[in-house]
Amino acid sequence: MATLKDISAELGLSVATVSRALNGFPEVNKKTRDKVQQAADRLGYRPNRVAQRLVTGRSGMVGLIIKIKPDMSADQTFFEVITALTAGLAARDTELVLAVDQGTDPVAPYRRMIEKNILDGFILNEPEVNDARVAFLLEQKVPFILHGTDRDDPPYPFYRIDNQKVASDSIDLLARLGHKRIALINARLRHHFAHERLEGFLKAMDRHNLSSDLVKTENWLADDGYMSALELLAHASPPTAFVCASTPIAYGVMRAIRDKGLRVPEDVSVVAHDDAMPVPRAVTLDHALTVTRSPLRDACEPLAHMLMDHLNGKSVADLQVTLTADMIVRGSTGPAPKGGVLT
Amino acid sequence: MATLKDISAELGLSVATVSRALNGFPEVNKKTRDKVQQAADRLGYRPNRVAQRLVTGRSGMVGLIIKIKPDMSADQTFFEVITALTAGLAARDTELVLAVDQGTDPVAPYRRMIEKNILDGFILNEPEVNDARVAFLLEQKVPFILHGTDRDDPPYPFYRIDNQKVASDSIDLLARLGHKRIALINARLRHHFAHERLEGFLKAMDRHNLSSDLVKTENWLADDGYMSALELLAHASPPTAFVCASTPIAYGVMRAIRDKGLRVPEDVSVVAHDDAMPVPRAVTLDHALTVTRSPLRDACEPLAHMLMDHLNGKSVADLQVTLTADMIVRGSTGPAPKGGVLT
DNA sequence: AGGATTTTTCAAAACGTTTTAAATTTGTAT
DNA sequence: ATACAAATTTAAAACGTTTTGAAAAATCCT
Repeated sequence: MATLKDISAELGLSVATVSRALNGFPEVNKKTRDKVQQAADRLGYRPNRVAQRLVTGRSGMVGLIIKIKPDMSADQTFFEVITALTAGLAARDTELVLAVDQGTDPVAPYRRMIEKNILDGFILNEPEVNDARVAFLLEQKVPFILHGTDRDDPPYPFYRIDNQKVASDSIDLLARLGHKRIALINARLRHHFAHERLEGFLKAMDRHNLSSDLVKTENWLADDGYMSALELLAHASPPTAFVCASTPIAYGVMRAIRDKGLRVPEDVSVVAHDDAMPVPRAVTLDHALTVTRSPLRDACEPLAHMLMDHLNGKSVADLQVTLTADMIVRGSTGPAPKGGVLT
Repeated sequence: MATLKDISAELGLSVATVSRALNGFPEVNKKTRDKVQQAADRLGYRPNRVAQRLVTGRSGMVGLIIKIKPDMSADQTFFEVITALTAGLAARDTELVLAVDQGTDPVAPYRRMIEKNILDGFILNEPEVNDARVAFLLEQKVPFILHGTDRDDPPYPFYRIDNQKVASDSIDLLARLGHKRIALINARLRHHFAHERLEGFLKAMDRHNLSSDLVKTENWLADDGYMSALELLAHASPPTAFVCASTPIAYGVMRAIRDKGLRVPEDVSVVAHDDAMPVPRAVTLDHALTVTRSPLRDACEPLAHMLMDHLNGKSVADLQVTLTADMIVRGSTGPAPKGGVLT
């Protein structure tokens, strides 16, 4: 493998000049630069990343530690995330190193990687409230970027959506359609975003002078939505609309509604937040579901770039991005039923 | 971050001695070694991997390029594979760098990674016959290890199972049970292992003086097995036993058998090869299925170690491992029916 | 032409480690 | 003590880059 020295020997130039020529420094003569570039091409020169990294103090690798579910099942969106992430990082000449978190201590794999002393930073996702990993990385002063947040005024770089607005937009839409009894099936409160959604929900309901008594906290999947919806529909004054934390929950809710002999959207409206948008579901049922939408994969390239900017010393304040989710109105929402569902 | 120089300054020793002490060289005095170790602990010394790698010429990273299916769906066993692979590599102080192959040219992502000049080698899986990636890596003289093989006498390190034996063991079992009409539902012949299975099947059938006219080549999933089985069962002299390339195929086959009003194993026996053994399936249906078994994940740690051995110069001949799959007889196989299925 | 700039190139240091070859210390046998 | 071998330690080179500070070359101005 050709090195800078080879090129410099070939051309009778110093290594320093060759290095500068190839790295586009302005103070090198056009003629020289061309000669160097040509020689580099001819000799098939590829910079030795390891040497570069030794002198720059960077490893050129960032870590992603994936949490594996007990059943070892693959997350629907995992490949999408990986694809976008590696693409974004590659553009910044950085590799993604994967590690697996199987244990009970969420911090352990981070500690292991840090001790190996080989990563420039981490990408974290799915933060819990006051996330232990976040606390650890802050304490260790290891750079990272978070998809989402784990507290209200985070002192670290993040990329997230405005979850209060996700909730309040949904409420606003439903209220405009005349709904009075609106239920929230929220995610588990260990997720920080669930707190934000709840807050947005409560504020918006208040603003519309509606009662926020139909709130449930549930797991992520269809069965969870199904069970919750059944309970809520059994209420003396049942909801005419559901705001759901996830699309699977929404499908469960719709099944429950159907099972109760009711129709969507004539009798009951359903809104969900959709952060996944996996291909198969999109073509089958999604067309029917009104959602606030912010695909996970869209977050990945910005995440990669922001982490790199962070490593390059960009100030944290400039690396705190909050996006607004799109509101996509489809067939699962309609005007509130005239006399209430059960009349 | 403390360096060797810091320790050497602290103790008034040379950097070389400190390095040797920490790396367990025999020629360093016990007393010195202890002092050094102690100082290293006290200062929280961690070797700078990048510097190590510069001098050893290794990057300490190997690549795994994952092929993503058009629907972005996650492979059932992906996480198992990743988990075992990272564990095996970590034991050899090596990281797994992930890249994604989305394009049409299977070689492109490998070329990209090689040009980046950052990986010590690759782990390849799911080889096709005369795999283009294999040819490319051989030509580029980039070290790799293959899970499986792509040709008959491979000049590279591999870890595989004896696929001829997988087929012939299945036939032997069924022949012992008195089956005469045995069908093979093989995988697509672009997979090299499918050729090996076919060869094993033909030889074994020959050995038992049975006719090999019931052979189909199919995709991997339940529906494929279902369709093939229906066709085969419509034969004038239908099979009393099926040998299936995968467990999903086997489930499709069993469904077809049931739909024809036949029972497993009284009327028809089913054997499959199981390389996945995902948790959920194991508890539901697997107990019933007789299989030749060689879980994918069991291959991962050996793969990691063999690649590292390869990088360390171990001869290729010592890195060509062929295992025998286990034969696990369960409820889906039984004696051949007395007078044939249709009498 | 000669001094003052400006542009371009260079030698050397630095990054943190491993390893080679040589030097020093220690031990042993005369 | 002396010579010789063995055990231990050392200085220095090497890995391939970037970067600093200085030198050389080219250009400009009178």
